[in-house]
Amino acid sequence: AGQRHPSPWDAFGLPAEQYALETGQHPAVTTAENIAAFRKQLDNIGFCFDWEREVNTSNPDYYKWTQWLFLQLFDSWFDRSAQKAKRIPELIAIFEKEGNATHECPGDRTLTFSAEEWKGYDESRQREILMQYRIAFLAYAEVNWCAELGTVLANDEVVNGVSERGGFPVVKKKMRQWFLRITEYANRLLEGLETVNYSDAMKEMQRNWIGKSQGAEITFKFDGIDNEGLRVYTTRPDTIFGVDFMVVAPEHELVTKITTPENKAAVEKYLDYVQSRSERERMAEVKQITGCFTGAYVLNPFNGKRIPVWISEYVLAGYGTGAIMAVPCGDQRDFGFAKHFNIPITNILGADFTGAEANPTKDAVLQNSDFLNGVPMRQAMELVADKVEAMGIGKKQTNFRMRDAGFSRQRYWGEPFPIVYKNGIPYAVDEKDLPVELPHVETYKPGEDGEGPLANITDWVNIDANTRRETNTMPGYAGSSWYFLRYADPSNKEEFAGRAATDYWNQVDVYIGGTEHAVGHLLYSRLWTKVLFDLGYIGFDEPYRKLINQGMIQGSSRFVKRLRFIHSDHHVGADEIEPITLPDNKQVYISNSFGDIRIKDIIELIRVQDAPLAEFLNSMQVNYVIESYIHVDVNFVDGVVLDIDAARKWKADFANAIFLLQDGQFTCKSEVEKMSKSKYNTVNPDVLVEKYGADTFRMYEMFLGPVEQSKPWDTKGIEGVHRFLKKLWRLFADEQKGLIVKDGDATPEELKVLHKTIQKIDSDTENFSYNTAVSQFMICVNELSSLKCNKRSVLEPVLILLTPYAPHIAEELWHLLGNTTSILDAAYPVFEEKYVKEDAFNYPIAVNGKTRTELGFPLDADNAVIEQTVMTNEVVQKWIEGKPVKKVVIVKGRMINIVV
RNA sequence: GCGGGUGUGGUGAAAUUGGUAGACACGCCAGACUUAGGAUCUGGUGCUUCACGGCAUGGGGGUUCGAGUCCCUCCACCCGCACCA
Repeated sequence: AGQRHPSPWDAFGLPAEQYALETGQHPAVTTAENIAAFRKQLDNIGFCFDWEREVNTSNPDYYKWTQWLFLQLFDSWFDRSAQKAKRIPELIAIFEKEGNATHECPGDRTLTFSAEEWKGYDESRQREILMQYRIAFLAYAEVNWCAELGTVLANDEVVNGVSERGGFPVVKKKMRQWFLRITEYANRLLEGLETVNYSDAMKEMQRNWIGKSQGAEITFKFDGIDNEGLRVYTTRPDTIFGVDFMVVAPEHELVTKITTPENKAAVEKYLDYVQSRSERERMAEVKQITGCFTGAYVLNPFNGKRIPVWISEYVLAGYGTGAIMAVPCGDQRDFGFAKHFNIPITNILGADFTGAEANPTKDAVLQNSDFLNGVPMRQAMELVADKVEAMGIGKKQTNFRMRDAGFSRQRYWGEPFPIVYKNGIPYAVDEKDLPVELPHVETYKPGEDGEGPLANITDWVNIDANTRRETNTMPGYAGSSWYFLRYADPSNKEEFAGRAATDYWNQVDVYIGGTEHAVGHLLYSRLWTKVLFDLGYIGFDEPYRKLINQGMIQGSSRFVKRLRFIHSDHHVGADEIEPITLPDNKQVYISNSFGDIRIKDIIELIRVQDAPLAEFLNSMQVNYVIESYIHVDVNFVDGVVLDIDAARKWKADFANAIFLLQDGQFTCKSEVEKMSKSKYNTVNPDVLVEKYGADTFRMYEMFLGPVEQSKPWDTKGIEGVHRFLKKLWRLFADEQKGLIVKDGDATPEELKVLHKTIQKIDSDTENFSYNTAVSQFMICVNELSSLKCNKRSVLEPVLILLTPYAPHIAEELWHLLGNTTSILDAAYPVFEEKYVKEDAFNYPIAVNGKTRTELGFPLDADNAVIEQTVMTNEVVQKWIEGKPVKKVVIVKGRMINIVV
């Protein structure tokens, strides 16, 4: 209550740059304009924003620290055994002492070196290796390249094979890119979810995105080929005796090596086919079963069975080992594949496998499985994994679906990287040279060949003959990954935020944001927070204590039904039919209230307004009618009733149109859609604020429903809230007499109203249940005015409660009452006080669930209700002969049950 | 397909977490004051019945003195993920 909110402008990024491109202005200009416009609107509505804590991610004073934080990510690595980030020099010390024997390289798992070898490497090689450990690192990798946007995109910015913004095609492309090693934090990000208060849906979305799975890697030896064998990943090692074939991804490195000469042609043909398919097609046709036999066989390590090796695109190169062991009786995809290619299926489930479809159960008892016969599956999983480890042909393995986050964008409007290349080796820019300012350019259109616009500014890029700046910029989520920390200390020139300030403000108590951030911003900011915690810069490792997903206010569109006429000899329904053009290009609209209506009746309706037109239609022999719905501006529609005069003035099409009314009214069709100017369903807050005042607008928005819910905007109901505020005003002041507030003590009845209100609004506020809080205000005012209570001692607390909801009115009345300070200052103490609540007990209906008659309860008046009697626990105890009361159930003043 | 969520009047929604279902508001109906009202006030408004009453929280079943709330099952809609082995 009465808080002031910090104010964020996440101003860098693709949307801002796209907007600038469209309008032909520099993004710095459009960004500044938009911020000014937004700020004006927010102030107009009366939100309590604390502009002293304003943060703008595109401001050099801010992005200086974004760059600095990037350098911290660059200068750290993730120690898996300690599960935390450490500094790079610490890693170098380890390498010098023992090589990388105890610290597996996350970039290249096969990389091993001793201390001696490390010392022998030149600087270039050493830095190359370190790069594979850094949390912010450079790598060649397949990225999501969007040619239309001229940039790569993070995984969460790609939806169904096209860009989330603009819907442009995205292709996989190998490029040298910056990444954040978020995969190393997968476990911490997962565990952290237990400590925060997010919705189940949100937690689940993040868990899915991280996609942890536990299983085992098992190596199968090839039959007749002497190499390292085929490594597969499985979550079901228990089904090892049900393996009927192996499938490797088409991109798998072994494919060419294992293909037998007689299968070579077929395999190459298949690979060509796979290559020819876009990401989009692959996704759209998941159900299609394709594949090709390589001619190679592996041997089951437990029984030596020969198992054919296939390739198929349903196995993904990027996950696990890019190869699987297929168990058709247990996995639906394997089953489909086996059926499609006529591969015999081994049943290890006995009666649990019908042969009609795979059964993925984990609760069956294994059969037909050699030494596992009779062992429950869950038990067998462990057993096989242990055995595989003991045999040295595999190990237990945890995999994650999540990939490292792409951090480079080939765009202009973002933070430049504080990185320079000396002879091609990347180095951090010295801290004292931060910020690396974004150079101002006249043309910021994309550069060529995958390089961003910055590459064009040669005198900025080339520092000297062999020192070159990084020309990529950071993605939109860079600045937004830490802005909440800056709120604590917004103007600090020495640090991103002082430790004392972040310790004081600590985590964000409540974060209100949309679900669209579930796997993007939210995950990234959690990552940054964890790294900063590990490096000792802040004292908490989860940024947000509680997360609320607010719903969107949707538009409620209105349509007019347009009639078009065609010759009767045409058939209905054919799209290519040209409707008849009416004289003067006149248009005819019909009220949506008409149901099925015959063409004759329509012509008669027209005749009333325009006899010549009716004649014309008659003479043309029209029989059939094509209807179409056309958006009209919701501001001309009262409910569903159109203001025809306003519509005529609004659009030329309507100016001389004929509107067919029913009962003197023209009704529109309505539909809920996203608010959009092109749908003419936007409601401008400024107009409503102008008409009803900011307080009414604010309260109505809260009153609409729960914050979490999306709901269509409906201007009609705003009157109710407006009425409430007027009524409240009249409790205090009279048009003629002015202030009419009285002194004197409140009656018990009046106090009851007051305390009920205080309690309800207090708990509603705590639960973000603003809609019921507003209702409670209305009840309170209704009750007070029917009690004719206008006592200062009652009204003042109500006013204080009202402050966060209707600050303008509260403040005005507060001053009218003769107070010289602001009501915001007065608002706090009230919430600190504890109010004693009195319960008016009535006779109980039951004790311990038994009715009073059943108990022979010592009260004469059955079902009687004694009004106005205030009962204490002592009185109740007397009724039930001195037994201590455990619980008393009271429903709206009536005692229902006593538990003793 | 998997995961999460929702389902209550004509409408937006409440329901003290197992206790008078529909608070509050919109809309609608009636009335009062008014030259008039888009101002204000009063009353009514789940369905059904002349009434007493009966029936109602997506459908069906269960637990309980008592279920919108808990359990089982089916249905509908919304959101997220989607060949992750």
